Amino acid sequence: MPELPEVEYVARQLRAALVGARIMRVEVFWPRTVSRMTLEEFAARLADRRVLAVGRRAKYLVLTLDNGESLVIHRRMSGNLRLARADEAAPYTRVAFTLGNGRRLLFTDPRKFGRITIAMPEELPALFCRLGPEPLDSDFTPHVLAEQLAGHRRAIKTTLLDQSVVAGLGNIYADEALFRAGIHPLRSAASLTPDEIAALHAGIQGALQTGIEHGGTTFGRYRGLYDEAGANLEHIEVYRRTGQPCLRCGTPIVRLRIGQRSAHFCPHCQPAPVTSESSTV
DNA sequence: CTATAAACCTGCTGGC
DNA sequence: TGCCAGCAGGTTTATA
Repeated sequence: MPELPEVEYVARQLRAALVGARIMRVEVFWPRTVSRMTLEEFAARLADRRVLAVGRRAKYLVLTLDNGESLVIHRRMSGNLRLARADEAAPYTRVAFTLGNGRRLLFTDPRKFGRITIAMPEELPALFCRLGPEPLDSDFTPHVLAEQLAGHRRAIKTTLLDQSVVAGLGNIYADEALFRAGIHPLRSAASLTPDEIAALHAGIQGALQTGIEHGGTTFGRYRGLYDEAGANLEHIEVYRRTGQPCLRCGTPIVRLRIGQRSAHFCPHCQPAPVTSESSTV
């Protein structure tokens, strides 16, 4: 569920609530959630550690510990982090971190796809080596986006979901960014003009920033650190709005299956690719 | 490279 | 009410 805005928002909440806190005890209720090490090693490396900082890379959460190691969390499809009282329980809890301040940090994850690991500082580059640029960094310019898209003949929708092209976009924000840019999801990535790439760049940053500002998008299970729903659904323009009128022109939103995922777009505001595109060099 | 399918998992919704 | 198909915000791996 979570994409960049949902991860960034919770990272900010965690930073405010968790920096300085000590991890007293770790319980794992679904072993496969912990990756790359045994449960014994996982618990031992976390015991008595303090959280020094909270960061984010793409859709990964990175908690820096006082011994230099990092607790790295990827929520995948249904993972949530929830700060609860020490005596509080939550459904689908897979890992629980008991903190020294009388609270517990719960990792809940109905579908069990989420993964948590611990990495030494020198391991982080390898862990993130397949990730493309951060779309909200100041050095992510339209020129960088153009370079990342160059050579890809795939549909732009599929290309935007490729984390090595741009890191952090998922199905919601890829659709929203393409709508903002007025680009049809089936357009070939390499066919976009410089003007279209500039519009897409603005669409990506705008959609992500709006998402963060409103605490993320809650369709079903995504919740913030205090179990609150994100308010960004009110600002979603096309995602899962199939059949509803386009907010700009009134044309019904269309849903297409592209590369095993659904894509939503306005057929009027995002004109279909012309056939000559495929023969363009 | 690109494209597709399958894995990993559970829960919800809609149709009959 | 019950059952079944299809769908879900993600990523990795195997196969053409």
